[in-house]
Amino acid sequence: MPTGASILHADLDAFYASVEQRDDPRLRGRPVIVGGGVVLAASYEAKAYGVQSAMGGRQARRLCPEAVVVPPRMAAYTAASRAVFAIFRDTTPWVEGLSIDEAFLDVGGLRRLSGSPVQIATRLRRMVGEQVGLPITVGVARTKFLAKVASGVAKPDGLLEVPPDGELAFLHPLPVERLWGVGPVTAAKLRARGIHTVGQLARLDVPTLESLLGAGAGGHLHALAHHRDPRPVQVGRRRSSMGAQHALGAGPHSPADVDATLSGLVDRVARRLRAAGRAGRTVTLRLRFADYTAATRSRTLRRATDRTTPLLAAARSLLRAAQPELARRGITLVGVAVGNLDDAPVQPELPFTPDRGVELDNAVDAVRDRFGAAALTRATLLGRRPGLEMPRLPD
DNA sequence: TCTGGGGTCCTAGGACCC
DNA sequence: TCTGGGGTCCTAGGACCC
Repeated sequence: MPTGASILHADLDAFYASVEQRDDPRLRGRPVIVGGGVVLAASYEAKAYGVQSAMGGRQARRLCPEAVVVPPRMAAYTAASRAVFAIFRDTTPWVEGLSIDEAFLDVGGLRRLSGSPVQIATRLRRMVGEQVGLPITVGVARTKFLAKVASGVAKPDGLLEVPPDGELAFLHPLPVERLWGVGPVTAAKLRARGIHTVGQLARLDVPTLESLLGAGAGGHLHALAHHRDPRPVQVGRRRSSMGAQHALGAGPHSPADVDATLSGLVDRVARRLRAAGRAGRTVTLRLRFADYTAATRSRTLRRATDRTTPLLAAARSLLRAAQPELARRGITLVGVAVGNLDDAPVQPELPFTPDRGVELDNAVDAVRDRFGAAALTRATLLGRRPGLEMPRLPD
């Protein structure tokens, strides 16, 4: 385990909303919501009214009627993310991206070259502010887990170091919800036992926790509460799945409607795979029934592919098999994900591959590259609205 | 509180192989 | 006819995060 507090967790504040405020001065100081049907990001002015990301748009507007609602501009967020990650990698080669707007940085061993971790974090925050124009919070600690908790406590626009000799003193007064991995379900179980703080959690023995939360989660949480969970910063992590989904209204929805939506989703995912140079073996159909319970059906192909045709065939056969259940229970969401991702196989030169599927995919991709994603649409999808996309790990 | 759209990780059972 | 143990892969569900 590292001895000094040399892991940074750097996390852009209200990322999409901050980009909007940066690019439109009229939005500064005002509550801003990015997204329409669902809140993708809320500025801190909007959060003060209780608006949270992932909240339904209607509820958000009820909480904060004066909020300015702007549609997402993914290209702007991607560009800002690239600029910030360039600064991360300028700081240290040991960068583990977690999502479009946060990363772990290991700055151990840079002391003589760059100064103490807190000095490095201070400089990092200044550079992101000056060069990209965005606020960013940094947590500094001995482990990734604690650095992440620290940045959460320090937000927004903050810097917080947890010194190695002050870890439990920092951790134990915190509410259990602050722990990375404790969500609503676990928090409710703990609350029911009168456990509200990390300190109370730490006093429970492992068997008690395991009986409450299951063998794996119980032991893991015990380790977290005592801060015994070192994990190294992993450079060059790549995404392991890629998917798209679409919520359907209450319905009813004909099998043809659902199939058309699924085709559009597979189109999108396959195109993103090809753009990223990835290919996948496992096709997962994601379903949500009328009662909002979820289910998945998956199938693993013999070889990884980035081709629309085989991916669509697999997705369709899963949907066909689920049709009787859908007829019975109704459907409110359909999605598809491609997992088991690998680098895309190298395509042989065109003259040697009279493969109509490859040629069609390439032609469709080329048209969309030049004229935009909406330039070509499946006939069955005409009149439907495309959904939103949110990139995560770098491809 | 009526419900997005992206993801990751963990668990558990069954098939299959040695 | 019954009997071990271990490892990997596949499938499905669920919790959690942004």
